[in-house]
Amino acid sequence: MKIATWNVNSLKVRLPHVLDWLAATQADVLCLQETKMEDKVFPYAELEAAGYRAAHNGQKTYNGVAILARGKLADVRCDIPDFADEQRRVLAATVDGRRIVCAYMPNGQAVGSDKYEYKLRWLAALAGCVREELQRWPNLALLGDYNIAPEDRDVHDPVAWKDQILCSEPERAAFRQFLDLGLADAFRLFQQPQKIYSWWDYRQMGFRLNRGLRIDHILLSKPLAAACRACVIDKAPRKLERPSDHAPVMATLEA
DNA sequence: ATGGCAGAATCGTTCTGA
Repeated sequence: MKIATWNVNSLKVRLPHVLDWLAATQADVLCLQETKMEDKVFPYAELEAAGYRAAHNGQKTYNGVAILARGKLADVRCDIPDFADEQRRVLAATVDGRRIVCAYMPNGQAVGSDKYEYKLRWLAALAGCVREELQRWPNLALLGDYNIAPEDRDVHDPVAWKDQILCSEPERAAFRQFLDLGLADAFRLFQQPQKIYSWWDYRQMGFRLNRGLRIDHILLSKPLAAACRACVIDKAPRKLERPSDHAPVMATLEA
């Protein structure tokens, strides 16, 4: 089973890339972030024609998350329970007995800002939610745009980014609280080349110069980590015309 | 100190992203 995550930065614009990528990779599950659309315009028919069922938790203009799957989606849940939030950032579903949690974590804008405080509160609330989900579904994957580069090796220029948004120590501590729940970063289960990132700024030739950050992640509970055979970031869609600024991340699970 | 690029809505210009 291949499970993946991709911040598409508008599904309306990126649907052709998504359909091409699904056809090329034959992914079984794809979590999307930043669909930026309401549920009523979500392209269910186009995805179904490609062989994928879908659940969507959307809103206009900002945020919006979806789970696409070749199998049935059961126990679909939106948002974080008991956390008041206008922003549609979380969607969970069970596919073939595996709990898939799709999250678009807040950006935070700048360290110390109101949005930064929201980000940290939001991350703590999600961790509580994931802890509860794990009790019911030990086979769990938390996939998404974390908006956190966990370590300096996930940053093209750690000196310039030191203590900046996406790299600050409180954000990294928030990332580690997911690891403390028993989850493992699928990418780091394997030897990886240096300077592998999942996001590059559109500006100043960020992609061509590989000035990127690894902020999109797949975290796996212990049984799924034991079943994980590979985890890769696919840069190919980032080279297309009108790309998302993020690349998809995909993990291969046995059976 | 600010903008660079991209997408969306309010179709100018502004907000947001990371």
